[in-house]
Amino acid sequence: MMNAASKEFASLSCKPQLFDGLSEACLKQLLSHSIVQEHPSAAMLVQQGDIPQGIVLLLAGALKTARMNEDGGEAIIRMLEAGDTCMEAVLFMGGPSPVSVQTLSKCKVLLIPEQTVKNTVLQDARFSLNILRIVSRHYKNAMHQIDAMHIKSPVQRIGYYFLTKHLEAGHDDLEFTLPFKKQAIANYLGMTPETFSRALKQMKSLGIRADGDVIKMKDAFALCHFCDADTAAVCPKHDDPCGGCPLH
Amino acid sequence: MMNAASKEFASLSCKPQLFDGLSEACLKQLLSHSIVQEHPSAAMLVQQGDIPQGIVLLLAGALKTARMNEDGGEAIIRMLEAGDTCMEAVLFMGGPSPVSVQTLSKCKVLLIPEQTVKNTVLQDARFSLNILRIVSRHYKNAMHQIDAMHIKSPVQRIGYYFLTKHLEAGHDDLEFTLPFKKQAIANYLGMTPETFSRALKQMKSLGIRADGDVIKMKDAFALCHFCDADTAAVCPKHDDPCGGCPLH
DNA sequence: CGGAGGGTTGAGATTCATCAACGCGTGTGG
DNA sequence: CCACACGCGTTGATGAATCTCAACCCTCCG
Repeated sequence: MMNAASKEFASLSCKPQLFDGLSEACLKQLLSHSIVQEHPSAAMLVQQGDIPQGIVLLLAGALKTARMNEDGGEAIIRMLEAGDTCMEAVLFMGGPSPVSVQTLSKCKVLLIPEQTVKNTVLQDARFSLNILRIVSRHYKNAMHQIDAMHIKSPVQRIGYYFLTKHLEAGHDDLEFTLPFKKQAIANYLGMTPETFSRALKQMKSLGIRADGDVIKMKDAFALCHFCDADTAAVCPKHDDPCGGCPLH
Repeated sequence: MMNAASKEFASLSCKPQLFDGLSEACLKQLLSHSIVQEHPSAAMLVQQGDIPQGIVLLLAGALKTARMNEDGGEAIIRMLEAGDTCMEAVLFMGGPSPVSVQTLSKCKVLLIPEQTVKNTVLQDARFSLNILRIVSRHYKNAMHQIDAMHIKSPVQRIGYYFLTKHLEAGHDDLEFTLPFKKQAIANYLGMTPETFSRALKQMKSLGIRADGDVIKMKDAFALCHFCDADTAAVCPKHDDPCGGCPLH
């Protein structure tokens, strides 16, 4: 006997890190309390200042978490694709949510209620560890964002973003598709769409061409310019002397 | 029978959140495996790219975590005072450390080795929860930094920083002392020392005067200009109509 | 006394955001 | 089927804001 949440989960292609290594019983427990929701594009799932309801697991579509101020400015903190989660950290901050969550397209999400999460954390060390790892990864990402805005030029920021996408996609492919609208990526990287566009042109001379939404690289080392010490560690070409890489 | 770590801990004035609500046994277990270290000013405890050794609990002094690039630029991610911890998140990221840790003054620290932490996390749900809360708080802070650099002016960034210090200090005091050198704070806020200095002058017109290292406010609402929705929730004056606060 | 480091101030250069216009593809309603 | 509006991305001109460089003052300390 499966409920809606279990069914949705079974049909999900990628395994969310949130559920890594969980026992059947634990997984069933989580899913049985969860709710599947569908949302149109540009829907607000959470408003900055709201009391968080639970963890949001994105089943399909794209969404962003962002902070906004009174006069309409917004800073995108994260952009999620299917399989990603958000609001885990917020649950453990206490207090209202410091971010809004908004869909970037039609979305299907799984909502795991706060109480279920908090109960499970206390019972299941593995679940607890998964959340800890996820939050840590988010934090690491945030550190990269901070440092990028301090000490990197727009070109470098985009380059580093491309590098991570390239590594995610599987490093052997010489092209990949931007998972979000350029606008959103630009904001995420702390610049205007105009600056983003102009920076892309500059990158042609580095062997990186943008053709609409697909980014094409001249060779596998084109992005090595943008590597840094802790990213190099996860790079499969790590040990090779990678052409332009300043680390070699 | 107490080891050095236990003794140090006993003499510590503030209770680190890391140890909140732990059983005697658990605490003893942690401390018995930990090491007390002393470091001079400007010492590198961890280099970006190093394999993390364990959690660092600052017993006395000040230190920073930062990311640096090849050409000497650095972005300060956090600045710690006595009782703060760092490297918890890094342990659970996997891979080398994305940040360096460097002392800002003579420091005494407690190092809790990686293995001890990881073992304890699996055994003690409360310890696990403490770490999760700490990392979540760091993450929240990081989100504030990101959004500040996107959409806030230098004056606003400093104002928000002062506001948090003011709330930490106890909101009833109309002055407080900067816990770090202005240089460091400036970098932490993503600006140069010059810009920091100039911004301070602008703030005089808002009733905020800087006299060396001490910041003096004309009235208790001077900093309300810089409040935002999720900070207001922890503000003790939250319910009052606070003069200049744009939220009221 | 002299040097070093931190902080402030000023002038100039650079960079990025802003504003405005345009091209293009898409969807929609007449 | 066409006209039109709309969203997205691009390009250009302009201006403001911040960084950079340089000089200076101050305190602290040998």
